Amino acid sequence: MAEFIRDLKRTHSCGELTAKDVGKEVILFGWVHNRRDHGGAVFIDLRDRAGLTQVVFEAEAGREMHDLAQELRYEFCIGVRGKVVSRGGNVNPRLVTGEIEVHAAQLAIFNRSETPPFLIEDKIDTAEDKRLHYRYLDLRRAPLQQTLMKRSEMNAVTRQTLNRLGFLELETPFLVKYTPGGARNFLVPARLSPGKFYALAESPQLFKQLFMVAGFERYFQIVKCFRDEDLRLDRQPEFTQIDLEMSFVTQDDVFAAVEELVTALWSEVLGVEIAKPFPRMRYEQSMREYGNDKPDLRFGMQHVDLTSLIAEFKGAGVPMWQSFATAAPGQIVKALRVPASANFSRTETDKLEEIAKGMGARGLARAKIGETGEWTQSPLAKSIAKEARDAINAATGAQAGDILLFQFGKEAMVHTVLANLRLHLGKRLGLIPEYGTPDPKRADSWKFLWVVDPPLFEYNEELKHWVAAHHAFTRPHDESIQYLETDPGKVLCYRYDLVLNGFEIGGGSIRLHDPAVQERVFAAMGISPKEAEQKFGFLLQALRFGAPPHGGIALGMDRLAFLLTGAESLRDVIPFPKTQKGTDLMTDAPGDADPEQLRELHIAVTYKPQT
RNA sequence: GGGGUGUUAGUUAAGCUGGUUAUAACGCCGGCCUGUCACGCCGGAGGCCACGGGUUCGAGUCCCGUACACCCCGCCA
Repeated sequence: MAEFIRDLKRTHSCGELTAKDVGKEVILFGWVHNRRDHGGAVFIDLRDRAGLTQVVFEAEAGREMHDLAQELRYEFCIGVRGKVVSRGGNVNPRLVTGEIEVHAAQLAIFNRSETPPFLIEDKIDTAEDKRLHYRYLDLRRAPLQQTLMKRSEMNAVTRQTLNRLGFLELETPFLVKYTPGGARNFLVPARLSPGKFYALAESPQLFKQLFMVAGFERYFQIVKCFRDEDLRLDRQPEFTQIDLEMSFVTQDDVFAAVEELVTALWSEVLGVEIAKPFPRMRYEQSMREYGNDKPDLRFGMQHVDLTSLIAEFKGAGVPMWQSFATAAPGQIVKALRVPASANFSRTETDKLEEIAKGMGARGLARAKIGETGEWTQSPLAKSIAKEARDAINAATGAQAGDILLFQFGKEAMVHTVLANLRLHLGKRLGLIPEYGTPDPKRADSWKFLWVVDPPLFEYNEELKHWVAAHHAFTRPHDESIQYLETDPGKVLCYRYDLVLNGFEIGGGSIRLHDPAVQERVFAAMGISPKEAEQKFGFLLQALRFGAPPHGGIALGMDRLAFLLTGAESLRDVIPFPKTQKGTDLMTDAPGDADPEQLRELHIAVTYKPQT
């Protein structure tokens, strides 16, 4: 008899047979998704990556085959030869292939399966650590398969689009020299240079600039990056970027290229046409109204800055606000208005305070607005001056029944607390979903935004000097350069972040290619020319050999896929992700090193696990 | 480094103020069944209640600690 695979090749997938195929002899390979054994007839849903097809094994089609069919269980890997038959009145409308079924004439069990630890169903109801332990089974689920197939498509569209725009796909090394600053690097011992280490590249940043110096003009790469930092819902220790760099461009040119790419992804993978150009917002406005540089513009509830108002009223009579009677740098007062329609109970407001405290707040002062604008249920009510209260009501637009939430103190803390409270309230009030996009086919479900013109430096309290907010090679605005020596905090630059629905999906800059300005930038950070040479020598040297003006961006491919597919977690768009502690539950990485390996590397482990 | 939530059959969960033999559904095993597609029916097996201490006559339940997973702050910028 003809043997499957050797003689009998697969003719169709399990997702494509319809009424027009009735009468055909077909050969299908796949996994037993479900079985319904009626004694005389065994029904099997056969699954492959394309879908499900019902296969029927009837007693009269052959005793031997029917007996074998009764042995089938979940996840057996099988081959079937049979005839496509119309289901007549028994159509299953929930299956693409529901009009037909395959009446089997020949069955082979390629491999039996142990009872799987969880069922391979679309609906995920298994704890994530168990899914990760048996990731190869989890990846059999249709939603994950579809997500990864979309990701594959995204890769293809990225390559097509960027090729069309004249970008060259060039590779850069993973094993690189450690450069200080930025993310913590993973270290790799260099056996051939005893006692020395490579770093795993946290990004191809320096190398892509060298491609520009070399004259490639337009570079891109879909590339893994490695950062040894703590994980979050949207952060993995190894992740993928669409990295690109362009010569002879302004910021607007970079935006145009990226918008071309992103709209192509949404159009071709999702079938949604996103309007170009994307809106832009200045960094200053983003911080003021949303408390971070990645505002979710799907809903309002902006922060209201009351710092100058409180200073104007000399603290407004409120004891807690006396330190704000005069505006002090780095200290702010802000409010968030919860509309009356939220109908928040006391308990719920208390819960908000707990959330705030969890993020470093000392408390969460609040005020419920009464019919005549008076404040109730508020620790501020007794002491607040009436004029100040009315001014705050006016500034926040507070109406009767609304609740005002106040946060004051260090700017960074106030921003963190209120930015997260705003998102929490947005979800709680149903203005945005917990995750994903309820209506992904609608263009206005997608709020793309460029956040532009941020400061070049930020002041580091610990180091007591200015440090680069992005990296030291970002080009300042020409009109800002005059402040490099006198007021570094005022220097804005050509750095930009692309934000989608509250997630940063990309960031980049126009690079600084003028050695004279570069020197002044280093000086502002207290870095001497000699020191700069030590840290960034090869790049600085390269820039002195006729470097073209250039700039670029890196887009987070995992986050793009995460948002585009509406996944619940970044882990759902990565085939083999790590846990929050950076471990792999399937392979049990990281593991111990063999003493012999360590000897070869001249490494001694001094860590002693606590007992 | 810090805060929060969780951990009970293979899986998902229930188990109240501590009280006899820890429940259910799905899955698993055996039997019956030719039109099911969440197939159905009959029967059965399956548990160190995460781990270690403590309180108590008695702990799945209360307390402390540890581990692991997830979410957040710091970190990543």
